[in-house]
Amino acid sequence: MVLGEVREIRKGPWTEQEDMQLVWFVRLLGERRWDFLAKVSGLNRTGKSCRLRWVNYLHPGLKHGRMTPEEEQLVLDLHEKYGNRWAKIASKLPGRTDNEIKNYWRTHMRKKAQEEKGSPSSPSSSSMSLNNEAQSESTGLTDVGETTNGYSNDQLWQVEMASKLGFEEYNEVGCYSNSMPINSMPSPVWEYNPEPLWMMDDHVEFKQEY
DNA sequence: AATCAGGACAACCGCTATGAT
DNA sequence: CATCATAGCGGTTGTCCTGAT
Repeated sequence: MVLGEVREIRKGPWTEQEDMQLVWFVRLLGERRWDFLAKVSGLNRTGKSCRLRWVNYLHPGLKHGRMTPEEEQLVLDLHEKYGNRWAKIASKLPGRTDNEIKNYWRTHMRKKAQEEKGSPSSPSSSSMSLNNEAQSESTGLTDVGETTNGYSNDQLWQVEMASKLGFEEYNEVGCYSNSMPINSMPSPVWEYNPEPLWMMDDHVEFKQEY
């Protein structure tokens, strides 16, 4: 990257290459200072975009694929309890993101609304008005903890990601081993920092702001 | 086989909360 | 205490995929 070069911020879908870069740099720098990470990684993305990609797609331990009936029920129950506080709801569903739940709810409720069209319409200014769809009295929130069925997709995905990213290992708690093929990485950061970057912590700062 | 509609998902935008200086 | 930067959240939009016609 040439200093002074105008870098236009990329938007839209992420490429595999970008994903690999992002995952690697998040492992190095941690899940914070996204603007900084976006800069040093060489990704022409905003920090915000990087964070979103990580949180919603690349984060280890995320489940991918359809929700299980248990999860669906839990979302209904939790929405009744918390309303549109998707982050709160997501915190009760390990491996699911607020975005995912939000999307699910949206389509789910739209379908419900269509099915029940004709019933007295409630105020439509907010999706909260759809609350009356979830008429189930609190069914006793089961502690999802580790629901064990239906995760094979996720595991497959994790293996796929690990192989995509060139990691040799992917352990059960979602930690990649430090075997990223860094020589293949296009980012300039490698030239700057021959030191083991994964040792860096909050209080360690890059001096190389470019 | 072509097309259309709806569903599912990914990503962006704007706003707010929080922490650092 | 005020200001600024960053992170996080919720709403919305865009795109791709799949099943129905």
